[in-house]
Amino acid sequence: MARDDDRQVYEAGKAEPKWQRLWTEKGCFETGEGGERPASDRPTYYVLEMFPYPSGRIHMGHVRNYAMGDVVARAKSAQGFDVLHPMGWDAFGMPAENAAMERNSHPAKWTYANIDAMREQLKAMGLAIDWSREFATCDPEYYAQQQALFLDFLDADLLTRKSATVNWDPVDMTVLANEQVVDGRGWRSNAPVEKRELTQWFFRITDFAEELLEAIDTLDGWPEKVRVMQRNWIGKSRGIEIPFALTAPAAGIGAVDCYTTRPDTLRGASFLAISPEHPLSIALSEGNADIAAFRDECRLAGTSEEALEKAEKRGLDTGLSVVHPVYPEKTLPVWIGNFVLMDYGTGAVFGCPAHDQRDLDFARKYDLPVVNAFHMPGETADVGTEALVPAKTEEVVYTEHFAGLEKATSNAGIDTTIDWMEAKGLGKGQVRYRLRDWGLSRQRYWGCPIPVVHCDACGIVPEKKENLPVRLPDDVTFDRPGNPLERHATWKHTTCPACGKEATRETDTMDTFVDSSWYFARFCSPRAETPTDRAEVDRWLPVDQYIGGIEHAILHLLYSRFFARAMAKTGHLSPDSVEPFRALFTQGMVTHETYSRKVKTNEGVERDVFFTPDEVTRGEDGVMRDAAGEAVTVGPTIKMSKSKRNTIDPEEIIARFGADTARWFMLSDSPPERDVEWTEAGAEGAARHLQRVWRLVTEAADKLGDTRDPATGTSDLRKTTHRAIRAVTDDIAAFRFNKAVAQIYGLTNAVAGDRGDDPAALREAVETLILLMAPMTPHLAEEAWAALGHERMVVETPWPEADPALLKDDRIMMPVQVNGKKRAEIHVDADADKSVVEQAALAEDAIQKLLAGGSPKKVIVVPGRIVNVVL
RNA sequence: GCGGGCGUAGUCCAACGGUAGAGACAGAGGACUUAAAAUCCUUCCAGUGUGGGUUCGAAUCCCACCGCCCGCACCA
Repeated sequence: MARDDDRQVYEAGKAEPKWQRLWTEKGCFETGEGGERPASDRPTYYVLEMFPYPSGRIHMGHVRNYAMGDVVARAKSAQGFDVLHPMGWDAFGMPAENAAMERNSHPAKWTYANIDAMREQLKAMGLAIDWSREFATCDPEYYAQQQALFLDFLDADLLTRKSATVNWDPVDMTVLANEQVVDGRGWRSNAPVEKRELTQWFFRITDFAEELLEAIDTLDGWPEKVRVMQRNWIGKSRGIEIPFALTAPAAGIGAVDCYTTRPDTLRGASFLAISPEHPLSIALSEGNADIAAFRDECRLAGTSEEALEKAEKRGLDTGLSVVHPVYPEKTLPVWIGNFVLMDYGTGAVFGCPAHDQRDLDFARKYDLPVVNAFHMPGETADVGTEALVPAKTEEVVYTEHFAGLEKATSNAGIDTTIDWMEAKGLGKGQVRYRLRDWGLSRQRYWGCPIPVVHCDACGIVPEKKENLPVRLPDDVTFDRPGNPLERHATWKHTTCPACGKEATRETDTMDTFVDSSWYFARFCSPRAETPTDRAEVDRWLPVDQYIGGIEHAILHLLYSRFFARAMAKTGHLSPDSVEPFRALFTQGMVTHETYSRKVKTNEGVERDVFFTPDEVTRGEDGVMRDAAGEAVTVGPTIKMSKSKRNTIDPEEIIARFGADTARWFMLSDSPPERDVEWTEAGAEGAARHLQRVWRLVTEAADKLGDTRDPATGTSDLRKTTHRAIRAVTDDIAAFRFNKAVAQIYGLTNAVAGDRGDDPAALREAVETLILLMAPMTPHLAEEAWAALGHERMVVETPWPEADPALLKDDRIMMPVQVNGKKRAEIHVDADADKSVVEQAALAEDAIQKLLAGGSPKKVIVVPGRIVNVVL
């Protein structure tokens, strides 16, 4: 039997490619740049999602991230902004080299193939992206400009070369990042990692520590969480450096400098602890087998978090002693402590057991004195097994008027002591930061070559700008570990840009974080012959809305903030753009249930075998089973990951339901900053809603015919429509996409329930519904818009405006409470006087009964909200 | 240890200090159907982690505790 409702099924598979093609043909999302198209006089809006690493396929996290950015881009565009919404590829990095090794191929080949595949996947999402600005950071055109920036930074003293300790993998013959060292071994080679001193390039980010810290206060469009993380990372501390003179110089060292933030506890100092890597420890170990052995032990101990947690606080008495700077009659023993870090402070601390738990544990263990520096007011008890560590804002009584102190907060005590000690020449007040300079040298091939030359005669010589880019050679092999640039037959042999003699190129490449520290600026003029075009960056930057994962809360964002400052210093950016991201939104992860079963291996060890969502089905009894019918355990809902096999492939979802469904579901229910759980039922529900909207539209289109009369009157449907406009507009602006979605459901229900007696109002409602949905489900919106008889596309249609007159009611219901409990309802004019409302409330039977003839103590009328009668 | 966040129907989530319910998922019943799917209609379900406090009124503000998540951390 032929079905007559065939047209009521919305076929995303047909509609989506069609509209994507039409958008592209019309260049709907291309943003004018300089000469290509005249810059519009509309206000600009730059929305950017963190660009992806081209791993090969997009994942659901990308879908969520880019769906959010697309909602913002499309809504802002409809609201009259000239929107810049670009996309590119963070394309350098190790996975490409690993893939090249595995396949005996070339990183570029793998990377560009991945980019092609992922571009198609992103295009299938129907994103409003200006693809004409696309670039990959591995494009020579991009890294040439990055090299130019490097040279300008070098010239402006924003870079330095110094020796640093790095993790060295002796098998892969490369430097490893801390994250790549697992339990002291290289994550790939599994070889024990060595510490090596290498001369490396550093960005002088620490010169900006104070500025980067202070400016955090201005980032009011950022999540508080990220601001706190950045503050902590910079880690400003104020303290004092105090030299402790050795009673007898040893190994040519006369004093040990200690840095402390708590000089007010100096009276309680009872020992000095120095790092095993401290110069004094090293010097002493030369002639002392015990010390040498202790140092070796410390070096071998794990540095993982877990190892540190469990590691015992151990020490070794050097036999040396120092003079207490404030009480010269006292001497303190010098210990080597395994808990003292060489790379924080001076690598030496004084131990104050009375007011530091770790020091107390150490003192008890090695039977060192415990001397109090202060006690709580009214108490004099000595410290037992717990150190006395009050909040710095609490008042304490300092012992023996140390530094002239008596009763003061520790904060005040610290200030006073620093001044007092400085005046006496006992130490020097200091501000320190935890932030370290950013080492950017990587002994890798697939990165941006550092454009300098090593010349025997001239030293380090920057490459000339006209010789840029220093290109990566194509003819490299990955059949051996190590850096192919190092062993390439000819690449590194060049001539000195200064003297013209034979010289060698730097074979290190840049950290990939460099690539992502300025790409947002490059998008403003991606083909410029200089890193930026000042007119363009001044027009677009700072980025109005940046969206990405919380995992980049520290490094990427901090580096970008540094880069913007460095680029401003070198004239590539306006000083007004030193904060590159006006607003930041960090979206939550996409999670899914896990499915597993315990399996015994041949060795008899139990381990979990995981199943993908495709491999399991829920039986009628509610039990999950694999293809063979065996039950599997439904595990916790966690971030989608390959190892737990709980991933859903966006491409399959788009093929099955369409991109709009995937987008809609991603934006529904969960607030965008929280994790969202992908469920089959949820996806089906989203698809059902889109079908319902399509059905309503096609039904309405029949009913409405060619009506073009503007809607008039104040019917409930019109009020619902205009309230939805207000709410959705506000919710999108505030990143409450889940609420915007809920509002749209409400409007949909209103349209579905309408009897159609006012065709103009119904048309207004349906058209509004489509326009409000358009940022989230753009294809369905276009298809529906066309079905309603429009010739202009939705992307060319302005955002609907709410009529203020329809946002308020004439008569409203107000609940009446008695002592905070609801007892009655009254209906009054919306603008009724308080006294009128009060009269009406008190006149209610239920209220009269409770009053029982008496009069209320108080009547509180909150206009438009509630009446509370207090008895 | 320090810091940040979150606890509301079976689930995901709403609720300027003002009637705990906008919305979705799931469930139940019904209509349509030979039946099912789809669709439509109706409907059940919590007093807001716990204990105090402030207030006319607290999910919301304050304090303490419990639980979960995240970040940093031998940081001197």
